Amino acid sequence: MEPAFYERPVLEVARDLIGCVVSHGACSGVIVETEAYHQSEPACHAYVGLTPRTKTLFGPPGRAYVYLSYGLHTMLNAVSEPEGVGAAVLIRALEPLAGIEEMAMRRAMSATRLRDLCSGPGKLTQALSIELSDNGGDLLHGAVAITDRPSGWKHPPISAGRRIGITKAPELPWRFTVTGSRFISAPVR
DNA sequence: CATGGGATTGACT
DNA sequence: GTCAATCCCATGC
Repeated sequence: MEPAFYERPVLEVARDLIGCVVSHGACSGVIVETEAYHQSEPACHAYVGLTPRTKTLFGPPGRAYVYLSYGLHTMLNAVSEPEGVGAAVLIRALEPLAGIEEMAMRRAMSATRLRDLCSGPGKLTQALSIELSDNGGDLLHGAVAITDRPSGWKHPPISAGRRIGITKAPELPWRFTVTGSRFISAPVR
């Protein structure tokens, strides 16, 4: 992964992040679901312009944009497009790869199914222990990192569909999933 | 300074 | 299927 990877149209980055690996400490997983957000559409936090909250979004690409949702869950995004453009890719689901016991303990469900560990944006940040303090971190060299696809994940088939859980601009097909993956948060429709 | 809305999840009817 | 938990932050007075 190189810095230029993120300095591209957010839809391309969202599609290309499928199959890449998110890691934090000993825990990691393969990205199987993403969503793109861009300042030009109202579902994106950057739509309101540059504020304290959106500062990271408008900053240099390749950084983590982490925010709190519903007062409970943190969401992990990869800032994309050139600096000055507010855009990011929401990481929505992982297929667990390593540190599975640790992730299961954090999820307080060690006896439950593997597919429930990281099958949602709030679930995977809990499993990987990603917090608000990780906001702004470098995804290429930081503690929370995204690296290239492992062998065997070279060309996963990808489906596109509508984004989940938003009320604004719901019609845009900006959600990407590994076709047929059992580790995604919800079926594509 | 007060208010209200979420890019969600898990528990419950 | 419904619904509460919980808090940051954008907005408006």
